[in-house]
Amino acid sequence: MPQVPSTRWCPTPEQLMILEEMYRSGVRTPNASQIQQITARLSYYGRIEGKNVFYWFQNHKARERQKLRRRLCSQYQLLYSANSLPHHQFYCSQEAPVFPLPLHHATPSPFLLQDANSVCKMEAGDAEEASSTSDATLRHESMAMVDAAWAVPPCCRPLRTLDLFPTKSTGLKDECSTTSKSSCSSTTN
Amino acid sequence: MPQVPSTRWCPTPEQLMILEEMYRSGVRTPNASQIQQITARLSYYGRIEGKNVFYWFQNHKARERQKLRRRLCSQYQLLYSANSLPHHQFYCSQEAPVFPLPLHHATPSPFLLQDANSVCKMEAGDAEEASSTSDATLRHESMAMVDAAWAVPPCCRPLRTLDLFPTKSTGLKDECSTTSKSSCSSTTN
DNA sequence: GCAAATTAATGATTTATTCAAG
DNA sequence: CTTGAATAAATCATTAATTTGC
Repeated sequence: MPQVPSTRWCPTPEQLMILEEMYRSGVRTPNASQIQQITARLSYYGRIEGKNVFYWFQNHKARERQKLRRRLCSQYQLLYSANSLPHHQFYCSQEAPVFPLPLHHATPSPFLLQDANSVCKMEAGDAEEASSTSDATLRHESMAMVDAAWAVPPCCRPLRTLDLFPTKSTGLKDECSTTSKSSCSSTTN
Repeated sequence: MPQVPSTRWCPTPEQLMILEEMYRSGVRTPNASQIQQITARLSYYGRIEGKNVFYWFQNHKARERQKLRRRLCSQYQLLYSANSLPHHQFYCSQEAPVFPLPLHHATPSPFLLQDANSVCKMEAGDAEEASSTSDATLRHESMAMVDAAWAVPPCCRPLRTLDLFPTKSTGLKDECSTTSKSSCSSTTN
């Protein structure tokens, strides 16, 4: 009957359980080898691919954050409607921001770590998102998995570095008043 | 000297030229096989990997759009400051939107198309972003390249479907008033 | 009880934003 | 300052829950 076996991955209860357990124990953005492992382990309980694991963590993280935001938002709204304070400040354009942190991308990227040093900052604890702010040192641990997939036979010539070209269309750089970013003033009320 | 041969890709002039030419002739989000081809071709002029091509198109597309937006934005601002009309409408929270179109993701995803039908909608013309709105039919042409990279030996057992678990923490569904999306009301002025 | 219709949940893609190398 | 690289946010689309009329 299932001639169309569904276009998308349907996690089994065990898979879900394990994933959630991992999330609870701190896994957020597993790198390639971690994903490989997880996938291997989960594949015992049903068909699954690395991308499913990757997407699951992405989505789960995002949606947990979203829940938090919503909660905060409603809290703030209550609070401010009670106090009748001007609540223009903490923008709730969609929801409230969960962590006003610098937001360094300190977690290993979702990509393939070919032969890096593999810092392996998994199982770093159970802290929620707003925990780090420190160790912005160990970055770069990862190379895009695009690598693996896009890899092309190295028929690469010795880097000719030819004559110069107008390779950069430096015609129109800044349109508005390019101070830093977001030049178009928005909060004008 | 170059013991650290630079952590990131440095496009040679020829590579850039070719990429820009491709962009001009309509390529926006090449799929895996296209990227493979492009990479192969460009690798003649220097070391390059698929992910570089992938990222280049992503960034170039985004930044062209950004330029456009900025241009529009400043235009509007001039226009409206001249007319002194209330310009709350066309939100310029960051910049101005370039195309208020339905924005279906009608382009092939950046991922690996393993053995799909390969519609190959490259070289679709020279239209800028705002061209489609139609052919929302040919989707799904692509499978995440994550696939290729994350692939794990299929040791997958026959889907046991075990006993039941509380796999879903259905404790808190809606936080605010979940009408559809974006529950936290924002435009309250 | 059961399927069609509706809604909610969530897997998969695309776009926006951010970081930092050069 | 430009731009390659990476991540987060927004969005799309499909599956599962749920409701509703019979």
